[in-house]
Amino acid sequence: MTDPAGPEATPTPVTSAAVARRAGVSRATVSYVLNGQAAGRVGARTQARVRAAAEELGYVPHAAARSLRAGRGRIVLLAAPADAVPAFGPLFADFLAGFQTALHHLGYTGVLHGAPAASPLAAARDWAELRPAAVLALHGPPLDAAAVELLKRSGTAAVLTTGPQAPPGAHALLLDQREAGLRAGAHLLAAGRRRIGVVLPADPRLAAFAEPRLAGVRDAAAAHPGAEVRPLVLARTEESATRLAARWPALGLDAVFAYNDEYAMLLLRALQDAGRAVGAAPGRIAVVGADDLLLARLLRPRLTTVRAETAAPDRIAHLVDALIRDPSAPPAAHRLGTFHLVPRESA
Amino acid sequence: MTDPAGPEATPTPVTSAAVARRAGVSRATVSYVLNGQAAGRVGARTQARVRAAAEELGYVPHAAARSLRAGRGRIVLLAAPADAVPAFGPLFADFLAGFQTALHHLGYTGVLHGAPAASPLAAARDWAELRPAAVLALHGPPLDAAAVELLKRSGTAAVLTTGPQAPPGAHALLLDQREAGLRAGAHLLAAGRRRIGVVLPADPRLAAFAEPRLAGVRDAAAAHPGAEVRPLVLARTEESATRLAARWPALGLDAVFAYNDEYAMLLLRALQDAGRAVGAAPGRIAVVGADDLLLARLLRPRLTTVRAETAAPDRIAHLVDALIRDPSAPPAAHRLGTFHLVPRESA
DNA sequence: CGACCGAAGTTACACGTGTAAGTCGTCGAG
DNA sequence: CTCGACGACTTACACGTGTAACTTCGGTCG
Repeated sequence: MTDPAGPEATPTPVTSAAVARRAGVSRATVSYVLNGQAAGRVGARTQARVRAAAEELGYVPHAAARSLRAGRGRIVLLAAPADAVPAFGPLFADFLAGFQTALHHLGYTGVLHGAPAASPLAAARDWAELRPAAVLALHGPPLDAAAVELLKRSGTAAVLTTGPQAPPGAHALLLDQREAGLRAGAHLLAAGRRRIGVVLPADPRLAAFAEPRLAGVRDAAAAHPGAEVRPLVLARTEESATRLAARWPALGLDAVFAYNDEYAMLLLRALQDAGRAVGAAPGRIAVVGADDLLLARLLRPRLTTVRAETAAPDRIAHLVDALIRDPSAPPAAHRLGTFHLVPRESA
Repeated sequence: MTDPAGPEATPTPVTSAAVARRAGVSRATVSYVLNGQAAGRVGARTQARVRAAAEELGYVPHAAARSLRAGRGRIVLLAAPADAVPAFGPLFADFLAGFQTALHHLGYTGVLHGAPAASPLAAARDWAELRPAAVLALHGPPLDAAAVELLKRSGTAAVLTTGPQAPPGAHALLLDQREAGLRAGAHLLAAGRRRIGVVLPADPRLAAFAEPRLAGVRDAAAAHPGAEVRPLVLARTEESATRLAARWPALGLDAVFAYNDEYAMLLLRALQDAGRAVGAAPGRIAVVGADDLLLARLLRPRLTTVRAETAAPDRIAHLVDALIRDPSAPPAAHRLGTFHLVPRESA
């Protein structure tokens, strides 16, 4: 477009050498100028000439060459195995957008990789090919020690993991799911409920999130003599919800905490279809969901839910940056956020 | 872990040279063996030795070095600007998972990049740094000719774009949104409806999807004398839906096609709250959604919706592969899938 | 017996970048 | 006038790969 040699005449790649030729300087000078290391090395006029040449040619540095030279690149890899897809949602999308933006401002390229792998080690191998500065393993099968070691040996400065337990050498990003259960349980118990069902998704890939939530409800119940907690398994289908609702009389529960607003909605609807009343009033079944999705406000009764107040994505990005700059920092657990209850009509 | 020199004693990176030393061969031999070019060049015993050495050392090729040498890498970049996040959803997550898996089997690394950019050209520059084999621009502001040219000059073999119009030089991945409107409109008209509202999201970033859907309804209506189509703007909030429902009597519509199941749900709920009956029966307001989300089945009445039958992600992956192998293929539009109607209770 | 050939490897270069170390005037101080 | 210091660059090397071109060597054929 701004190419003076004509539109089709230049299949030659635009390298820093091309910029150097055009500006009439050496390649090293170009590198110094374009990386801001020119103070006291290159004169102002020359700098301007280099910048102009780069602009005119549409020069883009070759990230591969750069990371080859530097040993590691400026890529931050967000690894979320395709297996863990159910975890995607509006919350995750928002997080992703904010995080990548923040990384971009810090000079990194945040990138999401979702291909599934046969084993943690195989996954680590795939990731290591890109020689990322940091790897943030979001969900899926936890990394093991061997995987972390492989990443570190291939130059990854920081390995972070979500979930309660991080393998040796990796940092943990902690969003204590127990707290979600704790908040929901406390709310229900304060309202006088004593026989609480906890809906767990049938999908085993979500167990890592669901189990601690159940444990949290149990913790809350421990303080109340006579309180009882009952796990209930539910698949993400209408049929499964209908079956569970049919069993309801035998269960004798007066409250439920569902894994998710979606699961809450499934069960709530099935209970209503089976002729049982849902709501906060005594005698009705109290239902609490989680994640505060849009649909929670559209249900009738409106869904009481537990919501994560996540740390701003920027803060996580800065944390990652700090860990990259100081790779020797001892692995630690970093708290990601807290849960609180959003009371509405259903409990 | 399998490192004989001890756990902490090897900060030295594992390169193909290390593998070569260990196997007692030259580096070139390692390269030939590990890339499957060894037929007729390297003996079986030597191949086995090389493979064993690579395994023991945990060798991972350096993608940067590889793409430096090859001119371009094996990365396929899925560009979905953070601005376009509302487009994320279960559908997109499923697509992403399948697509990345398929690419993985073809030897590519599919990667999602979501950082926003000031301009198409700036975005292209960010992407070009990674020297991807192909770029698949999913949503957001359309690429312009300059951006495509920059990518191609930096070695990108194929540039694909969703949406109706692709800039010169780029291939178009076409999911004709008009068809969604066409199907919904035809269904409503066949049921005798003549005054059809079309809900458009207030978010301007979704206009690229919404406008063609509206056009589709108009096309359907053109065949029916007396049919009228009325665009309605709705934000993704309860308040907005309530306001729209309040205006309903003045509008005098007997049917609605909503941009999305979520928007349909918002409006449906607001209409019900305002005391208006929704359903397929004459006299009720007919509502058709889109995308067939889980919530469509959980609403009462159950939501009639339009669903995209997308081409399998594998097929798209293979298309991308073909375009990378033959970069000279003239830009064309590739049809991605078709829409069909899922009749339920609301229309 | 010499020429030729194929198998089995090896040598050597290129890819684009960052940066330490070197060069070459010029200017100021002694 | 000499010498060192300094500004403004350039030279040269390293990073880890892939692959074309070359070597070496045992065997075959004319």
